[in-house]
Amino acid sequence: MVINIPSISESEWEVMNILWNHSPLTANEVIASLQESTDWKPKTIRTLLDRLVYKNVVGVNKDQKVYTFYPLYSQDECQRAETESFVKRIYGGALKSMLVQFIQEETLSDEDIKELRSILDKKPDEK
Amino acid sequence: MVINIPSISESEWEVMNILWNHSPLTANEVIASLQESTDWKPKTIRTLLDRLVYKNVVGVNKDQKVYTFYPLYSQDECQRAETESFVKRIYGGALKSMLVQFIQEETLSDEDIKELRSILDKKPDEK
DNA sequence: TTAATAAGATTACATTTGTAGTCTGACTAC
DNA sequence: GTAGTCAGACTACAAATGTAATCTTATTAA
Repeated sequence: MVINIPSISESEWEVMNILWNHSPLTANEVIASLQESTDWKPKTIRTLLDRLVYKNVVGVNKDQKVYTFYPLYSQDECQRAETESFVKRIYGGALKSMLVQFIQEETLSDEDIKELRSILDKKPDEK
Repeated sequence: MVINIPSISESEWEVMNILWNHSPLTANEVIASLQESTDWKPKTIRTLLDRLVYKNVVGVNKDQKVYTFYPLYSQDECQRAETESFVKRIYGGALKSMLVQFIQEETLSDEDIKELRSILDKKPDEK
């Protein structure tokens, strides 16, 4: 079954990344964490959190006085969903085109390449 | 130098894909082409075209009575730019994570894998 | 006990995007 | 020459997003 994950905006992804890294967290913890990488005001981050809750992408623990927040989907799920729609839009669905383009870039270290090759080598027999 | 390409929205990408496929095209040609894959009204498509022109992503030929439109950036440039920001947001910049995740998917054929491997094999020496 | 504080709830407002519709002026078929 | 048509210009309007500020209420420090 294909889960339908609500759409997560660019800024909201930053918040999700924090929560996937560690959760549950209070709003203040999320704010503290994001203040290292962004210059968003606390209220802004709080709004993003609230919207994620409203969208049912993040859950809230209201047991304690100060709420804590946690993701309702795994990072992996969300990455896959997002990447699928991305690849469709940008590469006409041809995942391979994208891989080819990016393997040819400078971005990968020799280590990375070694690892990728070993993954590829294992691949065809798995069917 | 890193070119800064204006941001292209999801619907606008559909239009760009048409123009990269073949250009220059009149608005009506773009409309005809998109009407096969979408159910957008002609005026909607025209608006998208106009916005792309406004954003300086598409150029216009006003020599003839009926304008023709053409991309101002190559598909490759745009794909790279978009993918870079995408990978940063979704995979924290770790292109490799994404590659690993998708190489492990079912989505690739044996042929694809063979091709990817041959690209990887050529890679490390190029430095 | 009273005033400051802090968390959560509510409200705000501009920009971008999706999705068109109306207005205008030139050309075209009678 | 007059009415319809069509391209382009301009206008519209709701939802999503970015980016917060204000209001309310409970707790805390003096």
